Amino acid sequence: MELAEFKALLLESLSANKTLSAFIRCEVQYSGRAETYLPEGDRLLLVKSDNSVHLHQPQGSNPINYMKSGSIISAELDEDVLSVAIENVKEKAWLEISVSFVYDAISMKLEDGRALDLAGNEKDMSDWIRDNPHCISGEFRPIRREEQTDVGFIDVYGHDGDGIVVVECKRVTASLAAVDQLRRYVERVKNLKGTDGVRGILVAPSITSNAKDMLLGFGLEFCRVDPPKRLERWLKDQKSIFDY
Amino acid sequence: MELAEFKALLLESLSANKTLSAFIRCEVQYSGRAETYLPEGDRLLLVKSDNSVHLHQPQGSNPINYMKSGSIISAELDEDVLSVAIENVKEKAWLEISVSFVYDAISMKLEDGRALDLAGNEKDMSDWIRDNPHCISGEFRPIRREEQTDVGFIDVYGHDGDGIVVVECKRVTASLAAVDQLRRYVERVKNLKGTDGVRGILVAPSITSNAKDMLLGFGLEFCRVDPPKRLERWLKDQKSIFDY
DNA sequence: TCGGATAGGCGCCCA
DNA sequence: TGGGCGCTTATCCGA
Repeated sequence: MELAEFKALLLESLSANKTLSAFIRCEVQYSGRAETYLPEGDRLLLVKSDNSVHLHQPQGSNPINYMKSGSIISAELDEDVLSVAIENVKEKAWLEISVSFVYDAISMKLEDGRALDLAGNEKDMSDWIRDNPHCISGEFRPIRREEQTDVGFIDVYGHDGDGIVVVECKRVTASLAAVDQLRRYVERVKNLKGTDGVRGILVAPSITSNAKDMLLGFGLEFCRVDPPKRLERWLKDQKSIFDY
Repeated sequence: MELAEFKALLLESLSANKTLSAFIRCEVQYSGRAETYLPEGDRLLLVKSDNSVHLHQPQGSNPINYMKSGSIISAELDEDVLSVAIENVKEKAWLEISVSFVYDAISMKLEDGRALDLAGNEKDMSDWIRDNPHCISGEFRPIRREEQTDVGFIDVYGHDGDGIVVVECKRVTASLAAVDQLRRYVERVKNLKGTDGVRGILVAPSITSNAKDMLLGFGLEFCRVDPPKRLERWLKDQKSIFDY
């Protein structure tokens, strides 16, 4: 595809709020939250209808260069290079894609208002704990979720027979940072309530060895809980394969 | 494009290690680290040469559904739906894209081994501090970067006239979590060295009010440093190329 | 808009 | 492979 033809396609795509996908050879410079330079190579360029720009290499999950939505996109054809300039005033960032060749490109008006229905995130986990407090201990009575303090939000706040209980949930292996976070909340609650009678419980499917050492050193507790729903369908699938 | 034709294109693309980009109407189910369902809608499907799969809506930076590289991809045409199944054994994850319509699709062999040259990350910042220790204090003498402990890696480790100095760098506004991290290192070093003579310094362009309160409460220090001048490395590279 | 936290985070490095 | 952590993180949510 000629560069002039691609320029026209890009501009038409932008004005009509279409989404554009193109295989191009290009060189890229970015300046904003950092500075990057990407030598010439073949990539996939994606320009979405929200004026976000994504440049993908043939491997990896993340774009190698990108600009967030709400960018101002312009194109200037200069002899044998199409210079696509993307500017985002809010982000104080600019991106310049110097396109030297276009292999192929498609563009259409994509409309999709559907949202993703997701189960198994941390909120589901803390909801489950609130509704199944016995998994922590027989005495545990949750009071509320997302209790706010000036050092952050406590996932589940409650009490047991003796005193206050602070719960921090992680849907994956708990790390040193998770222990820090719980400690921060527990110290704050102790300080606010003027008591040492505050239990801190880290709830997660697992915990790293170093994190556990640190946790126990602080007098905090670990409670193993698997996130709800996780792997449900995967395991069912594996089972049915096994059945055959 | 007919579903059968698209199936052939997909399979050919996979076997030839090409990258595929397609506008499709589809419904999606995912099971793995969580469970998701996405009702039917129009999206852009991207299948990269590393067998990673990315489904993009017309807005937003991240794919609405995806699978990491190394997946096993198969397709089965069943009357009026092409069922694309993606399985990743390592991730224990499973994705099914039920394609009901294909608007347009392109595929080609993308080859791009070029790496991104990036300047202005946290490493550059700690390098700069190591080379300009006076910005911390006149007495500060850096010893090494990335000092390893069992509670994580210390960005810059050194000493001043009185004792040990631990520096944690953040390239953006320092948060409560950054204070946690620094405190964790300082406590560990105090413990290892059996001394209280350990200064902890959080270096960042700014810090949130709550984080600063917590920092000072722990006897730690804040030092304002902007991330190093951008394009520094790139210009230096250019300069050294020019020198030859 | 700022602040705090999660994410199906990803990707990199290192033991 | 697991642990620790930065990221042009993005995204969500609440004040």
